[in-house]
Amino acid sequence: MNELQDPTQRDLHGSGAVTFSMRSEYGVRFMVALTRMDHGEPVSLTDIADQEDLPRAYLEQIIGGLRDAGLIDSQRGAHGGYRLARPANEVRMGEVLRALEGPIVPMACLAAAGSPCNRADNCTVSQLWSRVRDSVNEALDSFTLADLAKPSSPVALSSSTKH
Amino acid sequence: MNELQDPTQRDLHGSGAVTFSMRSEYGVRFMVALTRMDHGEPVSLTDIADQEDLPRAYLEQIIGGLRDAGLIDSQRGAHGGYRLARPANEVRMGEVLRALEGPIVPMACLAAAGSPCNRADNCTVSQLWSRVRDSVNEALDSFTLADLAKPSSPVALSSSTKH
DNA sequence: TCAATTCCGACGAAACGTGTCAGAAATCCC
DNA sequence: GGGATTTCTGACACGTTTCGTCGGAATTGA
Repeated sequence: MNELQDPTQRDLHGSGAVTFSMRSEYGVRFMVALTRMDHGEPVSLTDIADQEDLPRAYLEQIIGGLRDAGLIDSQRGAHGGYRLARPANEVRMGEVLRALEGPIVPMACLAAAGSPCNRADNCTVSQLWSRVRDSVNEALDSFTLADLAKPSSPVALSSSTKH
Repeated sequence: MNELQDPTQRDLHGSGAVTFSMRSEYGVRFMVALTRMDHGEPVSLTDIADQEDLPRAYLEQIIGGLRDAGLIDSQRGAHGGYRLARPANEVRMGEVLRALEGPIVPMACLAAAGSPCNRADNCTVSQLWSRVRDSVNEALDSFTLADLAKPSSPVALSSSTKH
């Protein structure tokens, strides 16, 4: 229903790396939609799922991470729903993505805090992965939620001095 | 044999995103090892796999992409093996990774050349993904193969003027 | 001719991503 | 209190991808 798979696009061996999952896509769109729809009362998940055309039950599951990270507040019961826990311009997208996906780390090698690889001696390669990791995190943190919630203006970043 | 899985490390929901696969890890280590071992005659896959302790048959399969991309030359038959097709300091790691993984794209949204999303209208979110994509590619291209093949020096980058 | 080596396709097992579902718990309103 | 609404939680199912093995064909040097 959704996978066109253009035959001219050679399917090398899977094609597509360093990807965020649908989880991230949905989670980010949830946050943006919530920012736009938040006007005091909590916004229900159904409203957001309808608005953004997202699978509601799946979204429900994804949102847990955002709540646990303290990015959104929830209220149960009738007329319940979600609210941003902080103003949108104080929420860096890096926080959102890390809440959704866990630590952003391009190679298992870097996951264990203490020891990089077991081949620590001359593993110059880990320099490459850590540079990538830092770049991704910087890129994510250069956006705030407010930046993405603005209707359409080309690329007005808010408060990043660099880059 | 390799997954310790420290129980204190809460397994949020899979933990680890934006990751390169083993394919990349192995492929990069192959290239680095080849750079170090290349002294005129072709180096056999078995030698490299032994040296780097990589699964040989799997590596064989991975290398196809590197050959097709013109990064390495191969010679079949007895005393055959692989050689770098170009000097190591002229090979950007971005080329290597793209040869291994296909285009580096953080979200399916950006994969199709023409249309970004089907929700093209107000999809401000795609700005985020494309910034990340550019950052990753820049980070990868800021290293050459020669940088990684040097024994150990901290972080001496060669020919990147920026950053 | 024989041994070494790359090349290629098929196969299998395990992990992961993407959802669905049912039901429990909380909250509001009458 | 009772019923409607909504979040919360865990289990499950299904397809795809990753990781790797295997066997054999093609190529080359001695």
